Amino acid sequence: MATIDDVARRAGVSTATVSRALRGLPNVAEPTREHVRRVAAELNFAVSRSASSLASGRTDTVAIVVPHVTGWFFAKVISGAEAVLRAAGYDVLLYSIGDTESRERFFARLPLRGRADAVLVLALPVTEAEVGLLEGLGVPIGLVGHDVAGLHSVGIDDAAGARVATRHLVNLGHKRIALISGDGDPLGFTVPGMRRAAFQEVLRANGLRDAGEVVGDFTYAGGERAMTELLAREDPPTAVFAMSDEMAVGALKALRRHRIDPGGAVSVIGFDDHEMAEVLDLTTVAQPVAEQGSTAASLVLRQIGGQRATEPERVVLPVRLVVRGTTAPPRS
Amino acid sequence: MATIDDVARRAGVSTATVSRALRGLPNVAEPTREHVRRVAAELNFAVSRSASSLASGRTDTVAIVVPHVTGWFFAKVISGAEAVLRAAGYDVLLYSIGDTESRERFFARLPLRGRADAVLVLALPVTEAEVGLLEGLGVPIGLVGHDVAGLHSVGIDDAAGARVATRHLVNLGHKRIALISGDGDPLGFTVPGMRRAAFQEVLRANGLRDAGEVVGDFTYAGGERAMTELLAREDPPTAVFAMSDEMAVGALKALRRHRIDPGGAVSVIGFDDHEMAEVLDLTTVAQPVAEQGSTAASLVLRQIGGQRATEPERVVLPVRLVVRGTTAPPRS
DNA sequence: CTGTTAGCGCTTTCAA
DNA sequence: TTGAAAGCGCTAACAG
Repeated sequence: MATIDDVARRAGVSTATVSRALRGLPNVAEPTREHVRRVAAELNFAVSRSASSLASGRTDTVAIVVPHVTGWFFAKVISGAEAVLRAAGYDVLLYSIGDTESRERFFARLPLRGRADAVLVLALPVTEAEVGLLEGLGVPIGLVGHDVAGLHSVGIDDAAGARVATRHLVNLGHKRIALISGDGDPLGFTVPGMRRAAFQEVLRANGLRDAGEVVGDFTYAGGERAMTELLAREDPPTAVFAMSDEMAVGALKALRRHRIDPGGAVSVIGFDDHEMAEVLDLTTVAQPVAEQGSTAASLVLRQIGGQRATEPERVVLPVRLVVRGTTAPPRS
Repeated sequence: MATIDDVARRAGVSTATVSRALRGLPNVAEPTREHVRRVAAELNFAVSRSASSLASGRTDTVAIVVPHVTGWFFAKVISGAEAVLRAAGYDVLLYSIGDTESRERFFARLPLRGRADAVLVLALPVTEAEVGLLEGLGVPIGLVGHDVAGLHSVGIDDAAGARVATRHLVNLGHKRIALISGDGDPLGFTVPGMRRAAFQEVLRANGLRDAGEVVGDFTYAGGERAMTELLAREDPPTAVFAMSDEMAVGALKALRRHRIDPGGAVSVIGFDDHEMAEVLDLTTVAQPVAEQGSTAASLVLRQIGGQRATEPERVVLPVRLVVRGTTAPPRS
């Protein structure tokens, strides 16, 4: 593999000039630059990233830390972030630290130390200690889906989303409304708690009490189990708010199995606006997902460029109610 | 940030000893090693990866190249590969080059040159020219979901999968069988072609002709559209083979909308064994997805360690028919 | 078992 | 506009 010295020698200039010419820096005569470019191409030269970053202190890489790569939400967010980073010339280093063990190892060793110019933490609520470790990296940090005082973040108003979902059911006239919630918080997700509180708040404000809450683990199967359980109760709900579309789809499946028409005897509303929601005619609260990733990426990119730390921005993206066929007034 | 020299000075040893001690190399007295470790911890020292890889020529990083991060299949494969790589101490660099433009830029600049000790190319059929470029990187290459002479690869027997699916329908007594296929090959995917050929082969072997083929783009919505179109034909099929579960689910939705009972008037079989397949009681051909990623990762890892290039392995993982409720004999 | 010493390939002053 | 030269922080012989 050709080095910068090979190019310099062959082009009859100094390595400094090659470096400048190839990086598009000013103060290089255009003919010189052209010549260097040509020679570099001939030699099939590409800078050694490690040498370059050792010398410059830059890595041209951004780390993305996620709980999982699978899962509709995470994949979408990563995808949104990656597009922006790639376009800005950054490479993406991926760390998925879903289980406790890998999470601990990650924070203990911080493998990305010195490997990234910025870090994006997706949907992973970090403890105060972890924030400290991340800040010790000395690079800009961007959060998606949760926020921490002093750090840049992007997210949605989960409470507002849950409120609009619940109000929609209340406004249709439902009195017995149940919740299919997220899991028992193994990773410390804050989302389920926020949505639950907002759900309860709206019910209370309308003089209602929930008709049950069942955990659905944010999966299809969990949603189906949860709905099945709710249907077997003494006084089954006439409407259900599922904290994610995936669980809502599972719930629809359970209804169908019980020969209950969604939007007929039982209304269902989800959260996300998953591609499947449209296909299944599921009423839901839409959130911009890829955009949360791209916005966060832009945020940290701006930080990298910035001379001094700007004060943390907290971007809240809008959610909106998408009414489809699975919600309707209760049967009288 | 402390450097290795700071640690060496403070510990009263040479930098070489620090390097050896911290990397767990032999020939370091245990007390010395302990002492160095302690001092390094005190100083919060972490090796500079760029310095380290500049000096050693290793990067401890593997690049994963995919068309998209979203999409059930890709996310799962990435996840499987990542787990293995992480466990082996490698970081993961992610390149998604789904659209033609980013694909061209990727191969033109090969940003991973010198940044990775191996490359995993997932479900992205590479042209001969592209293979040449990748090989020019001089690192082991692993392919998933397609293969190229001379390269290591992991995949399933797509033809066998499609045959078993089609035979299942034929064996149930169906005569009018349609295909919901993948998209028009924008990225050069070879999978749709292989599955289609196998489908036709089985029909032919049984003296049948297909009852139509409609493109479903590997999406829910596409599957629904495709099924809807098939139902509007002169002589609609009594059974449908969808090349992916996602399309099959869309097809089920279309049937439901037409008040047709899946597994009753029309049978549907998918491909993948997506989580949703179980929930929706969808008959399908199961393929190990995460395992394709992890196997490929192991393959290249072995190559990295290996002194000389072993001859290319081509691992074919098994598929199996999972019969559920959406397939049954045709109504007489 | 430990230390010395060349580099690894680039970027970046500082001079010219 | 270009060149010379000093590192960036580490690893890997080689010596001892």
